[in-house]
Amino acid sequence: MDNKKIQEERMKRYFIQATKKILKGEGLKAVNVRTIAKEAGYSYATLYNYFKDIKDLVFECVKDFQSECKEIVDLEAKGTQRGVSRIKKISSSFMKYFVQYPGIFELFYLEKTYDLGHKKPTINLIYSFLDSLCEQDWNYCLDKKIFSESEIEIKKEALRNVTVGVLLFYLNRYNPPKYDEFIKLTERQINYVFK
Amino acid sequence: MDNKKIQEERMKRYFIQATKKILKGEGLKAVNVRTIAKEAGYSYATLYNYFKDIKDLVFECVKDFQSECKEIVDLEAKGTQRGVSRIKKISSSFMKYFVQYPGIFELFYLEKTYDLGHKKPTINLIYSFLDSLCEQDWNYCLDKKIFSESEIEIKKEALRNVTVGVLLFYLNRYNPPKYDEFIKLTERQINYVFK
DNA sequence: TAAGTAAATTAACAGTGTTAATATATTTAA
DNA sequence: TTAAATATATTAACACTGTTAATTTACTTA
Repeated sequence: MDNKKIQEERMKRYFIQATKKILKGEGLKAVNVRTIAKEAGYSYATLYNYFKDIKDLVFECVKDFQSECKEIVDLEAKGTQRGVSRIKKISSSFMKYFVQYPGIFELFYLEKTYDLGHKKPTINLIYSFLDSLCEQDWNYCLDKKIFSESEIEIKKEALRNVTVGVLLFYLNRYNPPKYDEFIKLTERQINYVFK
Repeated sequence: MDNKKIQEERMKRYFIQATKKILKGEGLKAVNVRTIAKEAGYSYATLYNYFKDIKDLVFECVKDFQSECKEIVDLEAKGTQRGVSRIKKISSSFMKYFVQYPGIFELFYLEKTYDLGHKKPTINLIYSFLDSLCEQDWNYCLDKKIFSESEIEIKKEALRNVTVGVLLFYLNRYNPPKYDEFIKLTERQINYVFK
């Protein structure tokens, strides 16, 4: 029964597509089994034939959003010279993606995950996402001996924390209150990681 | 009618005390109008005579927790020499407070705040909390010309972001997975802000 | 084509936040 | 001091959410 598998995957995709649409549009607060099912064109109970619970479904969107974000970031960073400059460019582009879609930021970093066991891979994907976006350039820095391995480790960590930290305050705590201040802060803080 | 005011404040305090207890114990997920009211010894509807909604009540706890946190941090940092060393000490102590009470971290940084207008002061209190804990020492650094004003500004920002960033990953995304790794990461990242 | 299986839907329940209707205290004025 | 007026608290009820159970519909296959 390979058809069964194909059909099941298709159904899952309908629900995932619906969830993604709502998440990007009205945000996480608008995501619930009934709105998703309606958007997907099914009854809300049908959803439970394909997903353990709604968190499960919602976290299944992560990979897609990461792909989308990566595409945008790669496009935006294209042309920037390899190494530190491009890491900076990627980082600020990465942040702008979440400013454009605050619901996706919530999903990646704020949404609770009782039942860790099953979602551990997704959680790790989220944790290392920025690193993976910059991978090439970190390797470049290592090859060219711009930074040592341990320096890179520290800078990766710092970048991870600073990007998400700034976003958290901006998107969830309205600080700084204006977008252009947010941009300045972002530039300043990303630069500070490298000096 | 000054009695009215006193009595009203007293009632508010009962509910706030109850909320704090639950928040520190079972965490934010266990906080709801019915558990709070039960703990306070009133019916859940009574709560609405004193608070606009449950978010309002929950955010009223912030000040108390900040006081408590400050006490603990001050005690722990006492004896550490003024300036950078003490800023580091305060920062890691600040972080440990939230590790001890993850529910309070959620309240401070993760909890959503529709109706910004009314809660703006609390939100700002949260934003500048670490700065205020370190205020003396930042001033010391400025007086002794250890850092310039603009350097201090950048370092304050960096510290704010790195502390909350590390906590977010540790408490909400289980990374690093072990406490001792978290501690090492914390030390490393706080130090990195100052070099 | 009818029986058996799979899938989807409707109904129902439990846990939230919130408001309305009702009951109980308390205060005030005759 | 007591009856009316006011303030406060409680119970009932509703809306919204996640989830499961019962039922119906669709599909497969003998």
